[in-house]
Amino acid sequence: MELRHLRYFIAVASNLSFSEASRRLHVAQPAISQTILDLEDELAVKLLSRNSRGVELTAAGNAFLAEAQGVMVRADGAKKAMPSVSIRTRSSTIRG
Amino acid sequence: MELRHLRYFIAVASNLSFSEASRRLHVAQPAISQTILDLEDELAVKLLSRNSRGVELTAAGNAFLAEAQGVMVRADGAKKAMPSVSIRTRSSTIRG
DNA sequence: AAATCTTACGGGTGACGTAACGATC
DNA sequence: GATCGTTACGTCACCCGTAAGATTT
Repeated sequence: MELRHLRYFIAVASNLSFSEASRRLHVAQPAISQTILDLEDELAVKLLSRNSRGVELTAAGNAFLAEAQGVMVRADGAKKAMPSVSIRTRSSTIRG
Repeated sequence: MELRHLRYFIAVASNLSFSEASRRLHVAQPAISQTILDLEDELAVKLLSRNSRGVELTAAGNAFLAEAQGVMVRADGAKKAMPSVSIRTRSSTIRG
């Protein structure tokens, strides 16, 4: 499991749609689909139920979504915690 | 940034040694080294100072270690939170 | 010379995009 | 027929291992 799996899953789960997630992530649908399948395979749990009317979260999927979001928040926090390169101007400090 | 980067960094930081991390992870040293360099590059921060007498954590590296460990704990928690295949016996439920 | 990290390089796996398929409306 | 997800497949990137280099003790 890598953060990529969580990113893709969160995008799909948040939009309840593979195609919408594909657009948001700028990644082709089959890649998203495959990644989610791989994730479900690794966890040995069905996270989504693919109905005719789009996608629904299973109970496990709902639980995992919360967990995954927690992981991503912390991962983002880890990056943010790093002192990025500071560009000092005459009057201010711009972080970038 | 992927969990792989954090796993490798944590291993190096915990042992203050690339070679020891290599042994623990069963991954060749150059792969570890490259991954850490990539991570430092992405974060735009030096995490380790490679001295003659092994490796030391920079201030940023020390901070990032704590953050990275937090991420890994949550990532593990996410997996653990999933109902793995349950084997029901007469008196108990064994998760495997 | 031994130990350690980095740089160089080649190969195999896998992540991705395109295309084709199946299903539902 | 349009939309959505999956399967099939070829390609390119990248992760890793081996080898060589640089530095320190």
